[in-house]
This record gives sequence, C-alpha cells and structure tokens, in this order.
Amino acid sequence: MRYHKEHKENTRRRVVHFAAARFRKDGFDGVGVATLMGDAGLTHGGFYSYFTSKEALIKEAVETGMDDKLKQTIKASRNGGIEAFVREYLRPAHREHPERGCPAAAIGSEIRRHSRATRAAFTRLQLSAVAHISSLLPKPDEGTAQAIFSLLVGTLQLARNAPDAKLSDQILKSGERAAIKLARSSEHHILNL
Amino acid sequence: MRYHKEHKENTRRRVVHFAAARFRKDGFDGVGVATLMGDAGLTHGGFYSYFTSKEALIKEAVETGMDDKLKQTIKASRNGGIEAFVREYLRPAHREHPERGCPAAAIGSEIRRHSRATRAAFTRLQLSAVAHISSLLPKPDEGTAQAIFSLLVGTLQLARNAPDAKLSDQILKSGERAAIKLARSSEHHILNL
DNA sequence: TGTACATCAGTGAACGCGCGTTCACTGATGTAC
DNA sequence: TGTACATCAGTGAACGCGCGTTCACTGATGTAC
Repeated sequence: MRYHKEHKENTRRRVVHFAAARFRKDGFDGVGVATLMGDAGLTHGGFYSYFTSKEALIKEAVETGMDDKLKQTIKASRNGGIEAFVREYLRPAHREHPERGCPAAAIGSEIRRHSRATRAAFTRLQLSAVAHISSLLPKPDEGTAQAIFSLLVGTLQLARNAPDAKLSDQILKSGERAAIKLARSSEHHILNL
Repeated sequence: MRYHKEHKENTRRRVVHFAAARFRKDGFDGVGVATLMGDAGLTHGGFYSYFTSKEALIKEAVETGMDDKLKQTIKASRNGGIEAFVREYLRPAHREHPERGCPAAAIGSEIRRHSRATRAAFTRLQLSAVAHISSLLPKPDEGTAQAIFSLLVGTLQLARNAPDAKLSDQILKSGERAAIKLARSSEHHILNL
C-alpha cells in the first residue's frame, strides 16, 4: 500500500470544495475540467479517477454548496428566529459573493437543464432549508416556508442582476420586508384563501 | 437598390425572435451562433451583418423575451386584478414552457454574468413588470410589487428544478398563496415593520 | 416586354481556441526485507 | 537504518468536436434602359 487511505479521499473533497465555488461564480458551462482541477492544485488528466463525468462533479458540488450555505446561515442567525435568518440570507455581503453563497440563487435557473441526480440533490437540500424555515415560524407551516425560500432566492438573484447599486439595495430590502411579513402572517391567521 | 428596405429588418427580427426562445430553453452557453441562425432558416456566416457579437443578440433577445412575456401575461389576466396576474404567471403551462415564458425565471441566474447592456435591458423590463404589478395592488406600492415579482420568479424557477411533479405543484401553489397574501396585506395595513 | 447590371443578403470554408474525455506514462510514497 | 520494490495518485499528450468570429464569394433581386 502507498499513501494513507485518507489521501485520495481528501484530495477529492478539495476538488469538490473548489468546484462548488467556481460553479457558483461562473456557472456550470463557464468553467472547464482543467480549471476545476487547477483550482485544487492538480492537472486535468486525473479528473476521471475521481469522477465519472463533469456532470457527476456538478451534482456533488451543488449538494456540498447547498449544505454548507444552509449550515452557515443557520449558525449565523442562531437564536434570532426567522427575522435573523432572512436578514442573514439577504445581506449585501451574500449578494457580493455568489461563490460562497446559496447555489439556489447562484445557479438556480441552470439546475433544470442538468441530470436527474443533480436536480434531486438540489431539491433534497432545498427541502432541508424549507424545513428549517418552517421550524422558525410562529406556527410551523411548510407552504409558507417554501414561499419564503422562493422569495429569498428570487430576491437575491434579481438584486445581483441589477446594474445599479441603489436599485439592487431596494430589491434586497423589499424582499426582506415581504419575507418577514409572510412569516408573521402565518402567526396571525388574518388572511385566509 | 435591391430587396425592399424592410427585408433585412424583418429577417433580423426573425433571428431575435427565435433566439429569444432558444436562450430561454437552453441557456446562453447552451446554444451556438450556427444554431441560432439555423432556427431562422439561415447559415451562420451572415450573423455578423446583423449583430456585432453573440452578446449583442443576447441583449436583444432578453429584451424581446421580457417584453413579450409581460404583455402576454397582462393580456391574459386583463380585468382579473393581481390574483389573475399571479395565477397566470404561475400556471403549470408556464412552468412547462420556459422557451415562451419569463426570461427572469428561465435564465435569471445567468444574467449577472453578462454585459452591462444586457443587465440594464433586463432590469428595465423588470421595472415595467413591477410597475404593472404595483398598479394592480389595492394601494400602489412598488416595494410590495417588487417582492411579489421576486417571489414569482423564485417560485417558477424552483418548481422547474424539482424532479418530482407533485412537489413541483406544491411549490407553485405555495408561491401563489403567498403572492396573493402579500398583495392583500398591502391593503389591510395590518403588519408594519 | 426583355436584357444587362449593380447591389447586397446570404453562403460556406477557414481561423485559433477550449471543451470533455481517454490513456500510456511517471514518479512519490509506505512497506518489506 | 538503508535499499529495492510494488502501488497508484497524478501527469500531459492526444482525440474529435463545436465554439465565436472573419472573409472572399455567390447569386437572387429590383431597377435602368
């Protein structure tokens, strides 16, 4: 035997880690296998000893990115309830750094064109986020939680697209207000449909 | 003089029209200049007599797509108020056909990586949509209107990503309920932040 | 009405390049003696 | 402790392909006579 058994596993994790950032920054089609390996300090030739295809890495990178960002957001907003969660997600710093941010916002419109495995991984982690949001509501409500998640994703994405900083800030603010309104409305039961 | 003066202009419009559909279906990187021209019944060589670059066509296609879809949604929900608008936007048929649907949902996370001109065109049309939504509210409110638009976009995108039809339907429904709730809440002034 | 012609919309070969993927190989490593 | 060796993580050349872009050209067209 050569190299400790964890060696290859660690390298693999590094590739996925860097790929998760690259994909969020440049899109799935915006970065090639050579760059992905280069980010981890390797050359492209070894790629297929780690992954069966670029698509397989995409699936793992999406999974890792969603999981990491959810954990980070939960941690940063601990004890602050749904309002802290919403504010943490819609921070300008999150808008400024898609590479470390939520994949749903960074590459949300590209997911649908990828493999069933990629879409399943994405959706599975999305449901974790929704479950967490639901648990933060005055009264748990998966439907409202899903809508809040959709609103956060749409808001961040549109804020990133805006070429004007002031408008981008307004988009962020309007999303924040509405998300908190939705969260509170689930408590008051004022409006029924 | 040869060919009527409208001839080239008409051909150009046809290219933009087909490109607007292709980009929404396959993404900006998912389709090449040869295919874009082929859709309009032409070969790729003439492309640069119509557009200065692929990016220039992207800008026009985004503009056209946003404008067409907004007009279509307004028309289809005429006299039905904000609820009809929301229901029209979140129809399963819209989810099934990104190529004829809202560019914000179809390619929302890709816009930010494109030219300033492309982003400006996108955002300008987004503001038209927001203004229209605002006019449908019980009491005009640009902030709430922007949040409703963000919610619609995020909802449709996530519904398209879901690999499971039932879950996708639930995402659509939760977005619809929340959007209508937000619209009504602006009337009642129950919750202030 | 028929023909010769200038215009220019549209063609297709060619460019350099980067893509995803394959594969024969190199050389650093931990172990056996 | 020192050396010989088997393993296999990682290398880099090569593949066919499609990309965006350029350009010399072809040939359909409306007009002038």
